[in-house]
Amino acid sequence: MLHHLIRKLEHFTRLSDDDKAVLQGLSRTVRLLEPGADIIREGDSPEHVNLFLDGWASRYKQLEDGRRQIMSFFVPGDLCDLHVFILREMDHAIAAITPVRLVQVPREVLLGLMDRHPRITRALWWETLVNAAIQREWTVNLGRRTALERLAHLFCELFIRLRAIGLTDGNTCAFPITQLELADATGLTSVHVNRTLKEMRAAGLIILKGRQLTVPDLAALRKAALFNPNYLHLERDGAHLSANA
Amino acid sequence: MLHHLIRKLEHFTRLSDDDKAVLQGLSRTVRLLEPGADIIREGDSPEHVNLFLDGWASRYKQLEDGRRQIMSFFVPGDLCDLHVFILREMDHAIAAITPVRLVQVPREVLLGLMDRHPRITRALWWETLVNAAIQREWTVNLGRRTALERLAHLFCELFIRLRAIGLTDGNTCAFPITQLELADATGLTSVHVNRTLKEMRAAGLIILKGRQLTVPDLAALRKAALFNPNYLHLERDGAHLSANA
DNA sequence: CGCACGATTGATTAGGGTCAATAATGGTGG
DNA sequence: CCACCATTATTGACCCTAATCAATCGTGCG
Repeated sequence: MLHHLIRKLEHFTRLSDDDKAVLQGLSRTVRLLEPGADIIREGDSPEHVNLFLDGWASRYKQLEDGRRQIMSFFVPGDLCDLHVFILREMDHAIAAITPVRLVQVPREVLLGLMDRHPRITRALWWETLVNAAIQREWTVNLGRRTALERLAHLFCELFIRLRAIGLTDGNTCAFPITQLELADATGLTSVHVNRTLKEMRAAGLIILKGRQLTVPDLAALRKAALFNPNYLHLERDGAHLSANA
Repeated sequence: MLHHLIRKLEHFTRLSDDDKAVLQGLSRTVRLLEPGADIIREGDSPEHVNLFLDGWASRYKQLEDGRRQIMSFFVPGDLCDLHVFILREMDHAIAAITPVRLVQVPREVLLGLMDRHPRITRALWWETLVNAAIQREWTVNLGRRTALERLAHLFCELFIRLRAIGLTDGNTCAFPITQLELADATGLTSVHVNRTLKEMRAAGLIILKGRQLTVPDLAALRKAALFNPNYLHLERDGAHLSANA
């Protein structure tokens, strides 16, 4: 059930069978959500950590006047912040984009696990640091890249993240994001996203239709995006640390 | 020596005298840096956690073609990510803006401290979560706010962060940031920052000169920025948690 | 005193936004 | 199976915010 998370964590460190069993054991209370449903709302009290098993979701904020910014996308195997339950209330919302299946890991369960399984703990911290790095890269994306570069960068990032958990098929992956959502994630309008996608298709950078993304030439897309994958810290970063607990 | 960090953490939870003494004990190897000096560079191996005692610094990334984005500002009492040393190499750089005094907390020292002092640990996690929230808010800032709103928001955030650690004097605080740096933080050009500052001064929103910022009417500035301070999670959030270890 | 860096201003351009209409798509119920 | 409705995608015309290019002016400081 948790193979996506496990597969992702193994990009950082090797996990023992016991580690994996412990992680599997997390999937007790599975929650199902329909597209568009709020998983958690601004102002809610976070009681547990959400672990996404299936489906896509977005983390977003809405300004008083309606302007909306998507701050991150969740895909299978993703985890919202490790210790959210420390905070009194959510400063943003998370909504399902597709049907979503997730586990709500209670505070005590997570803390207990981190007490007893240092290797998992370290891998989860890696996950947390990578998420922070992704958030920083989005800052760069919004602050210093052009419309085409922003979209290309987002496609690169998501394609590589999905590939890392085995959710790509050759150079194709699911991509259930509307142009309005792309706009809200890249700081553009949906009209301009549409025009930029047209340009990208004409340049042969992407094939995007029917909720599917195909990247005919990843190197070209990376170049167009000024994409440097170092911030994803894949490639078994943990190799420099002891393999023992 | 560490009063800024301690004062900040106390916005989240009450610390015992022992807790404070332990934190004070961190300031062993103090490092001094000149303005403009790199504290850590992209590609470097992070060996410890940096704790800023004095001075301002910026976390930034530079694209191949020279475009630069500042992703965050460090002020006294700030801490770079708790577990950076888990990663193999830095995906960004940190540079001193003013003369900087910082402590490099070695990995073992930090882990040991977290083992033995759960209340401090929880406070440090709060710090980490707040930093993540700030990074997300910057995403919103760059993605969905106008030039004036972005600058106003940045001024609000920094003023409130500084006030939280006692580094404001009435409605005035130090502000050693050049217009070029403001531009790199807000995704604008320095020319446009200059024009926007002029507009803000004319509107009576700020007084900015001689590396000093005065906010004559914080409510007005907040309004102009669409600033909602909830993401800073001040106001003793930890009150809902047990005061015992 | 002069030099560098930062601030300021003007003129012009361009990337992306706004407004508005139309065309596809896809799910639903009869 | 098909008509219908609601999203989502696409396109055109026009506008505006912020970028670019290029001087000039301050000012702290060695």
